[in-house]
Amino acid sequence: MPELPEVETVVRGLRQSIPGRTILSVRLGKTDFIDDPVALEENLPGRRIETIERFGKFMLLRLSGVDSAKRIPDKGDAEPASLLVHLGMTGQLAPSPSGQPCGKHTHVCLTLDDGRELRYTDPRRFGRMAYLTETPLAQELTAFGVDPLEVNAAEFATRIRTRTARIKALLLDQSVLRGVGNIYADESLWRAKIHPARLGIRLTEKEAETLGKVLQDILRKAIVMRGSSISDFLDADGQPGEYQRRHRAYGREGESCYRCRTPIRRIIVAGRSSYFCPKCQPAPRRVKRRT
DNA sequence: CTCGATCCCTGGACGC
DNA sequence: TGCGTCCAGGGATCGA
Repeated sequence: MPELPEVETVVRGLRQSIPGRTILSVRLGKTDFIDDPVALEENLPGRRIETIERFGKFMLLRLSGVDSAKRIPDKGDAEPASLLVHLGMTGQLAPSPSGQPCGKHTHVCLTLDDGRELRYTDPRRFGRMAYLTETPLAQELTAFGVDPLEVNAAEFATRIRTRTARIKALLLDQSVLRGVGNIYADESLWRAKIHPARLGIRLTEKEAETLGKVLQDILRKAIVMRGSSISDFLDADGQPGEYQRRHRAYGREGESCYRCRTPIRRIIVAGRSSYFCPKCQPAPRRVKRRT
């Protein structure tokens, strides 16, 4: 559920007080969502969190090398590294005063040099965490497409209109665009009046341009409103977002379209629930015939 | 290349 | 009250 605006909200919150802090120790609970748990335990202590960035739906905590006085010879810990964090469906990353008891689903606790702990909590453990040095990180990031807030209209249109997959699948495909998930895909398709099952290659230039524009507009507004809290999203301060109040399609099955009053429908496209207005977003002709 | 199916996981909704 | 069942969903993976 945390998509680009929610992750951006968390990142902005963490930036208030986390950069500059040094990690003193690591405690782990369940580790099945961590690439290499031992690498976290061995490599995080002694490193300072320099900056926090968002990359698509990922958070990137940039870490310093270990101080020269505390380095272990031949360990290579002088090199900078990063902690990659994906919140999955239900992940939260937030600082808390140490001494507070950990919840049942808190699986990573990083004690900081100011007495707080940076905690990762994730009931469903659909998230991901990985300690990565520069080269593997760079490698990892090449698999992703452009940031929808940075891409220009022409490139967006090209990426969409050269593909035969359905537009909904393309919006969700992180190798095409990084950061868009189910909510903002449906919201932008509703705004652009495009049916989720349309093929990318069948979109007109005008439609692709509109879609790119409304997607950016929606993402920007959602960031201002601190994201959508539809189930349990909370930012780094434990506050819910407000953008769910602005949803025009997502989660509104049976409710009337804000433009034309037709009941919103839900179908499965690309294996995901897709909410749309059957009147404003007319179905494509002659896609997917079965004989 | 694109598709659907399956799995991961747990809480919440719902039916009885 | 309590149990069983189903579903949500991002992403990886596999076979068609």
